[in-house]
Formats: sequence, C-alpha cells, structure tokens
Amino acid sequence: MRDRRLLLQKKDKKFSLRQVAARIGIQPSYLSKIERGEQTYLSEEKIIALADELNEDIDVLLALHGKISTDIQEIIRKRPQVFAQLIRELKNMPDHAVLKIVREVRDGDW
Amino acid sequence: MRDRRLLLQKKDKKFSLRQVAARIGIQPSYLSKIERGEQTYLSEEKIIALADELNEDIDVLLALHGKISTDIQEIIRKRPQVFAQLIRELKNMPDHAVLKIVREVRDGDW
DNA sequence: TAAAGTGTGTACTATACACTACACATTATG
DNA sequence: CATAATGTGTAGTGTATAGTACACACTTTA
Repeated sequence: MRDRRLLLQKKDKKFSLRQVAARIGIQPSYLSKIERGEQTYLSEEKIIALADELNEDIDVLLALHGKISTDIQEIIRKRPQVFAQLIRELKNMPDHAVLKIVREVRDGDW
Repeated sequence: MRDRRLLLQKKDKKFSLRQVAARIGIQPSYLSKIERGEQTYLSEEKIIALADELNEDIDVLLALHGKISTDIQEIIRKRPQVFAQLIRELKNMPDHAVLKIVREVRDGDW
C-alpha cells in the first residue's frame, strides 16, 4: 500500500500520507502504522475509502486486512449450506475454471 | 436451538442445559442466554462443539450467530477477486442451480 | 529563513466480543 | 422430605478491535 501511494504521490502532492489520511478520515500516525504493517486494525468503511483513494480493488484490500466484504458475508449467511459446499468444492480449482463458471452464469446458460 | 435440545432431552437426560454447557465448555447461565436469544456471542470453537452435540449443521449454526467458518473465509481471502465475483454472481440464483454447479465440479466436468 | 508540510513515536481511549463466578428459585428424585 | 439437578439473573473480567491526541524531527516552499 505504501508503494502504491508513493507512486501516486510523485504525480500529485495530494497523495501525501497526511492528506490521504485526512480524506479517509483517520489520523496520519495511524495510517503510517498501517502502511508499515504494524499490527493495527482498519474498519471496512475506512478500507473501502482507502481503496477508492488508491484505485485499488476493494475485495483485495479487505483481504489484505483479513476481512471479507459484508455484502459477500450476507450472501453466504443466508444460504450457508449451499455456499459452504460450493466454496469448499472450488478451493483447489484454478482461477480460470472458477471464472469460467462466473462467465457461464452471467451469460445465463443456466 | 432451545427446541432442538429439548427434543433430545426427552429421550436422554444428558441433554439438560447444564450438561450440554459442561460438555461444550461454557457456563450454564451463558448457554441459557444464548438459547433465549439474548445478545451474546459464542466463539467458532464453541459453536462447532454445540453443533456436534445437537447434530446440527455447523455452517448453519455459525450463520445463525452471524459467522462464517474460518476455512471458508481463508479460501475467499486467498483469491478475493475470483470468489467475490463468483459469489455476487450467484446471489440470486436458486439453490438447485448452485448445487448443480457443485455436482458438476465434483464430477470433474471441468 | 520562517512557515508550512512531511512521516513517525508514544500514550491513551472506547466499544465489541467472549466469556466466568456465583447466587437464586424451582422442580425432580431417592 | 432432604438433596440433587434444573434453568436463570446479575455483576464482573480479559482480550480484540478501531481508533484519537499530540509531540517530535526533518524537509520543502515562499
């Protein structure tokens, strides 16, 4: 994350640690710790704001903080058996196989 | 959950609240609150032990407590983009459609 | 060269989560 | 009918989570 921000900072001074921290609504000292990988916690709300700032994928950034988007969690919790089965079954499938399923579902071949 | 236990208790006195609580390793007063739906929290470990006691599905019981099995969480966190896409795509698919995918993956049609 | 801006260290804080300990009244059992 | 077992109420506890507040030293900028 640090590297990502520093890259943007080169082009635009609006991406200093302090200014980014201000925009996502936390103290600069706290963002500093997070960027250096100290054991700190960031709420889903702030992670999403940070991802938007840095043009990062929200789900990836959440994952880096050990989290899963609440909308995904709710989908699973509403039908725990079905989704638990599915996910465990796909655990060792390569990305392209899983994405093939995504495409087929999207294309309505079901 | 209460009903489930009371059913088992009729056949076997080993399913009193106190004895079940003792076996899963919590205080009876705490299990009492949980069964009556007071806002209490139960760790994944205890939820699994309780599910085993009552022959309930672990993923269902976890879901009732607002949780998702950590093994599922880890699968998602390792490939957040792929699984996030998949799950959101399947959000409104009926159970039988999702389960069809599960079967096809299991049968190795991929 | 003074002021503004930068990243970081330390200490503290509040709420959520996951329980325990123990007393109490009621019901069942020998 | 004594006692063993049952479910529940209240109060307290420790750790995890999600931060704030402010001071400090260094670097740019006007």
